[in-house]
Amino acid sequence: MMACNGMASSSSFPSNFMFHTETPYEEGNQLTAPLGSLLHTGPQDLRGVAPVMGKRSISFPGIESCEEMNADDDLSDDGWQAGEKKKRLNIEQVRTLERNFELGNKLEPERKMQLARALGLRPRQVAIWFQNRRARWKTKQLEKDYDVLKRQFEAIKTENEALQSQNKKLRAEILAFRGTETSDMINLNKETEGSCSNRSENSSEINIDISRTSVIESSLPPHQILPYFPSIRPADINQLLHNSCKPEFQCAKVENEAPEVSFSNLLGSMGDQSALWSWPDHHHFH
DNA sequence: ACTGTCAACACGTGGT
DNA sequence: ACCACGTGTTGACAGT
Repeated sequence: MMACNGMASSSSFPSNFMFHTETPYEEGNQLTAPLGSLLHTGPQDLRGVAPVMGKRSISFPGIESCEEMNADDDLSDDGWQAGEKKKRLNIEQVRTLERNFELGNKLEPERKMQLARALGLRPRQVAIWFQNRRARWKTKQLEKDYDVLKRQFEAIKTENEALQSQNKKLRAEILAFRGTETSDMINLNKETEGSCSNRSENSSEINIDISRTSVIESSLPPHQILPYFPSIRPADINQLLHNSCKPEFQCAKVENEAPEVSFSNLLGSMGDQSALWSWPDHHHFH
């Protein structure tokens, strides 16, 4: 069979051969041109001759372009045969393939054969093009996903910094509050000993919890806390305050967390990344 | 000369 | 075993 682009070619090829495609948009395609003109098309297609690849090279001087005797004639998937040069697909072939790729990135055998016939390519060439195209798409997708994740990371980082700053302020308030109301705190501790201290062996921890509660109640109404905890409802805040003296309740120690959310952690939290790039069946993507 | 892109390949893998 | 696919690589080619 005669493959396009100098793939397999015959030494006894009719020079006045005309290739006809089957798809309507092949109108004006170089493929419809006589062989003579095929040999002198633009740089997009049928470019110059280059050394044949590897062991399969057998030179056939004079025939280096796309030649299609009969689409049904020979569309074997054999590798390069005679006088074949590695050539780029012409612009119309690529356009057609692109359109088909948009319809579906998976190439069913029937479609492969149709495309091969229509474009004067070997089915293997069509398959390889789709394979490479999927790889290119995935690379682009990876770049896009990376950008998205990077932006998310920056946003979370900024949020984290704001939280730390807020936390610092709160701690300062706690210290100030303790300084002015030490005696009140002592009394308060005595009053609350019965309810809380018997549940914990660490009385100082309870102290902190109580004072935190006080500060939150006195200086940060729930609607001011909420922006930093968008998923927390006012009712949740009340619940938190109510539970804060329980020993099992641990206040979030934001200041002890890693100062920056690791990007790899962010990635890890997204679970199996491969699922993101897998092809949905009969997909249509963009 | 160097570099980027692309067609084609080799190889490993999973599904049947 | 066969096939299709993903991945990495190679060589040709074009643009700079």
